[in-house]
Amino acid sequence: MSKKLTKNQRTILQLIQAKETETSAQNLHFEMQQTGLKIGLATVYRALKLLKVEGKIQERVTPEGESFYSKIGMAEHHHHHLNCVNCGQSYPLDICPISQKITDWCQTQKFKVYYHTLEFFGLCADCQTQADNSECFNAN
Amino acid sequence: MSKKLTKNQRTILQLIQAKETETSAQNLHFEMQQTGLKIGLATVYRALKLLKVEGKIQERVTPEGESFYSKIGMAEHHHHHLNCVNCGQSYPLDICPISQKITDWCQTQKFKVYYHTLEFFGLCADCQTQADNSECFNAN
DNA sequence: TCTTAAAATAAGAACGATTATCATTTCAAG
DNA sequence: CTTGAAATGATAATCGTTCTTATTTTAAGA
Repeated sequence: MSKKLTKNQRTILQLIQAKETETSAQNLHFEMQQTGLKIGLATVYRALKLLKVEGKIQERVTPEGESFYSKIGMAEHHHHHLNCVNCGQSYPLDICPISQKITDWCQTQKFKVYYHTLEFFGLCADCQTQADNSECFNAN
Repeated sequence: MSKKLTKNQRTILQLIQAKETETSAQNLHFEMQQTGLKIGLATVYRALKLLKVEGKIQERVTPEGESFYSKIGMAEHHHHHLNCVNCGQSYPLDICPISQKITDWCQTQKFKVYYHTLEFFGLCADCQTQADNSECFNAN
C-alpha cells in the first residue's frame, strides 16, 4: 500500500501542502507551467486522484461541479463553508462541530474515514436582498 | 418574494416532495416524459434552480459532479453519506450530529441557512482491500 | 374579449471540467 | 543492456449543465 510517488506526484503533493487555501486542478497545472515544469493536464488529474485515494489530500466539489483540493486538515484546523445557493460564493467558516467520537463511529461501519466535509447552504447577505426583489437569479 | 410557481415548477416540486430519496434532473425529466408530460430538459434545470434559490429543495453535488435534489430534510430526518474516494459509491447514514444551535449561529453571520450537508470521505470496505493490493484505481 | 409586454418554454448548440485513448517515454528489476 | 510495466503528453471524447433564440404562454389592462 502507498507506493512510492513519482516526481510529478510529489511536486503536486508539495504544492498543495504548501498552500493554506484549496486549489483546482487547472490552477495547479497553470502554476506548474509558469514555473517551467512541463506537465500534461491529464497527469495532474491522475496525480490528484492517486493522492486522494491514498488519503493524502482532500477534495471538495463546489455547487458548480468543480473540484478543489487541499491538504488534509489536521485536528480542528480545517474548513467548512457557508455556500450561497444563488450566486455560488463560498464563505469559509472556522468552526467544526464534528467530534472525533463521530468519526470513530464511522470507522466502525467498515469505512475508513480520511476526512469529512460540512457545508451549509442558503442565501448570503447580498443575495437575500436581491432575492427579495425577485431578481438576479443568474448571478454566477 | 416567493413568486407563484408555474405548472411545471409545481409538478417538479411535488415529484421531489413525494420521494424519500434524492433524484437527478435527468431522472426527473425522464419520469415526466414517461408520464406523458412534455417538458424540455432546460426547463427542468431552470425549475430546480428556482426551487433551490427559494429554499424549497436541497441539492447535493456528488464527487462525480452530478447534482441530486431532495426535499428539505425535516428536523433530524435528513441524510448524510459515507463517500468512497475510490469507487465513488455513497452510503447513506442516518445520524446527524449538527445541532440546531450551530445552525442558529450560522444565521447570525448574516447568512440565511436553508440546510446543510455533512459528508465523510474515505475508503469503503471493498476498496480498502483493493487499495491494499495497489490495484483497481479506476473503479467507476 | 382583444392587446400586449413580460415570463416561461422547447430544442438544440455550446460550454467546460474531467476522463479516455493511445502512442511515446521513463522507470526499475534482472 | 533488455524488457515489460508504469507514467506521461497531447488531444479527442464524454456528459451533465447552461446558453441561445425563436416560439408559446401568461396575466394585466383597455
